Amino acid sequence: MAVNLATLVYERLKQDIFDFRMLPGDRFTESEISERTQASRTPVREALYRLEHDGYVEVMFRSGWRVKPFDFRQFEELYDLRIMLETTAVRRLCEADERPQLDGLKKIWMCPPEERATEMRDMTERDEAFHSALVAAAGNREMSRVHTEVTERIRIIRRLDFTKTPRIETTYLEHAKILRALLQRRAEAADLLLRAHIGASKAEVRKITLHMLHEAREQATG
Amino acid sequence: MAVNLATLVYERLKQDIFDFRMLPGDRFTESEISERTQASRTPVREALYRLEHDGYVEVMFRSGWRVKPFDFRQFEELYDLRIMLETTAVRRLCEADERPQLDGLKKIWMCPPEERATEMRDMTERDEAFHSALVAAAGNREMSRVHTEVTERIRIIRRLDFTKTPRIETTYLEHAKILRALLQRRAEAADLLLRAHIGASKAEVRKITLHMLHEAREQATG
DNA sequence: CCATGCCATCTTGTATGCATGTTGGTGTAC
DNA sequence: GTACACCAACATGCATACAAGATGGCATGG
Repeated sequence: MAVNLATLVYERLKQDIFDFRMLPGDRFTESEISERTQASRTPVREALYRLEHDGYVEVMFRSGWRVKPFDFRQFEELYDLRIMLETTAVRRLCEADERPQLDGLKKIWMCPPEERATEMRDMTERDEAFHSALVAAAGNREMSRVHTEVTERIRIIRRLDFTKTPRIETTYLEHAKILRALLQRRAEAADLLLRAHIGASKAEVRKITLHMLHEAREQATG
Repeated sequence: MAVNLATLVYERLKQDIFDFRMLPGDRFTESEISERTQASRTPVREALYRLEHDGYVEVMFRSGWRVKPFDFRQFEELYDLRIMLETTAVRRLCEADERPQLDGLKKIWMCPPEERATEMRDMTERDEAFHSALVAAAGNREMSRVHTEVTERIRIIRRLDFTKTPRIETTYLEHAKILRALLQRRAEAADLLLRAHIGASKAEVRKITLHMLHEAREQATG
């Protein structure tokens, strides 16, 4: 993408939301953002409209903006959509003739324990990359595009999850299992494993409370 | 949505693209649109950025805009995505306990022949409504949202299809078949019927050539 | 005649001023 | 003390002026 202010502001604000510097429910104005980012209102507005389209913020007519409050039903629906996209991709991969993309995944997820990531930050990134790679390997760019959007939208709540439960070990095991099923073209097994794997994350989301949100804020601002 | 200029311009431009008043590949500038719509560049730009995000137009850095040329591979991928969304919805509907939304569809698509739509314009609308209703009935709003976007994106090419082949009769028959399978909870049958039904449209798209595009332009401008 | 470099013009990107509606606080009537 | 009306401050939506870079035509040199 071209380097323009609007995009920079967009990225920065999105990151602010992900890092809980801007908390769901927080109200703010275009002028505030304009001051913070040292940009005029025009690119700020463009960035905000993009964020609005993505579902992160909403504008209140002549009355300011606010970060969209968490909608737990929506997160459930996003998880369902993700499951649909990824299981479809995996089923297709099991039937595909050539699957060169799987080699890279094998190297990362079926590696000896000493090469594993240990930091939570690396882990979340690698985890997202794994799931994105599955969908991308299926070859439908539109599905990939939607999957990317869904993943981004879910990211904020997954971080609350991962800060609580140490899922590094299990994630490695489950990803390896899924890959094995994939390599052996056991479509039904891969589908079920993936479904269970994502379902576990989905279940975690149900436990997240507003209390955890406040804790996250303390960490971010303190 | 609130009544603001940007949205009006957005809707108008999208309709212009659907009606081939703006043809894929056509180049244009913000000032032109601004003059045509009697709005200033600010709301015009907002509308254009939305259309860009939707995939209808693209901006060339300091060098104007253009309507995105047809990408037939993309249409194929969008059709695949649609098939995935709708078959998933139908399978869920077959397993659902209560399905009150199906009554409305029955009334429209399993009606006596004299109540059928005869105009192509009505037909395309009803057809889209049928497929949207299937997805909506499954209850996942995110899937519905994506499905709506995909349907809109495909609409332009479907119109080229429908102008050529009189599918009114077959559409009624196939929709009725799908509904019957759905009502009798025959998931596998409903899936296959739906897949074949959408697949037929997808196959039509392959036949569309740039020649047909020019014919459509003649009709629109002449 | 052809190639190349320069410049006027045009385009988008950004900043800012104006229009119009919202809001919250204050003063007044009861 | 409470309720209500009014108003100043402030919000977004829109228009417009300015900045910086792309482009196409024309002049010039070969």
